[in-house]
Amino acid sequence: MKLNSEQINQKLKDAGLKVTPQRHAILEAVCRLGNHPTADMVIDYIRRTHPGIATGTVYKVLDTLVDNHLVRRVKTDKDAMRYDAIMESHHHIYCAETERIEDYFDKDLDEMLQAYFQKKNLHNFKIEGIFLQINGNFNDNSK
Amino acid sequence: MKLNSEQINQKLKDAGLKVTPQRHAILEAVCRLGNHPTADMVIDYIRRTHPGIATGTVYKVLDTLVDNHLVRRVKTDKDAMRYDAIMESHHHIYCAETERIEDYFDKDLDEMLQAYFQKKNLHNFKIEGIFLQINGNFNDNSK
DNA sequence: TCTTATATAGGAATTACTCTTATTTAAGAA
DNA sequence: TTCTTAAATAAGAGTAATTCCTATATAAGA
Repeated sequence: MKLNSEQINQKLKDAGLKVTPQRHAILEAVCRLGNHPTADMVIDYIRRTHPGIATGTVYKVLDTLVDNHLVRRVKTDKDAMRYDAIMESHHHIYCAETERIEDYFDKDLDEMLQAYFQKKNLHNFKIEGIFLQINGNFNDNSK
Repeated sequence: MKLNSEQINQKLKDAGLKVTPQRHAILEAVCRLGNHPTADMVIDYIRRTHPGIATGTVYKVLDTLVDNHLVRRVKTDKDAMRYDAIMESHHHIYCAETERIEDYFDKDLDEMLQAYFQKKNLHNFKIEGIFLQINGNFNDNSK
């Protein structure tokens, strides 16, 4: 997730979005913060460099980014929505107790699932993406 | 999900919970309503037969039911949490546009996943459950 | 540079959910 | 059956997250 300023602008352009300082800052924040930040964490981060940014703008821009597939929503059992700038296919490992979420990448798994559902052929449904939610507990307390 | 009154009471008892009219009504509501209701939908449903029930009680009871594995939380991309009384292992087919959620049962899939992760053996993490969120679009408008 | 569709600021409004405390109740014990 | 008490509920105020509204500002194509 090391994107320079130019790359961020390019991503916005590629998605057909006007490039504004706010959008740039928000997309950058989600990338930089990593670890699936909440909207609140994004706001805090951004206010340091863009003190005037409005709360509503951040939510609106996050929605726009999600709609244009630049960011994903990650839901947890708790109240606040979290965001993820990694669009490459991946899954999430959840620890309910600590609210910790780790990314899980596994190409073999993705291929296996794709093959499985191709064969299965769900009638009446066009699959756009399959995401595993792996629940459990971390054995360590690292991170 | 055709549970009679007695079966609902038994479920509560089996979980080691006191049987109260409110708990009975709420567990019944989640079963009856099906289709992954929100807390709000549960409240509406229950108020018909139990006009005096407090909002806080419904949320609290739902939490209790989740803690005791009588009900599951279903995560969506939208704000409100949804609930599911089916505890048998299953996955969810989700259409973001319409917020429609269908249950998906597939024993073969479950076995395949279990075998896969047994072999993979994630270090530092004890898996308690794996749930697929299958995103996409329904081709029909039925239901 | 000009134009205009689009985006943002600012903050009030709404929603979904939580918390607190006094009261009530389920269910085991006597 | 009645008593006892830990646990559950009502009521509604409180809170946090998110959305909504509209006047103003701006990006980027003409």
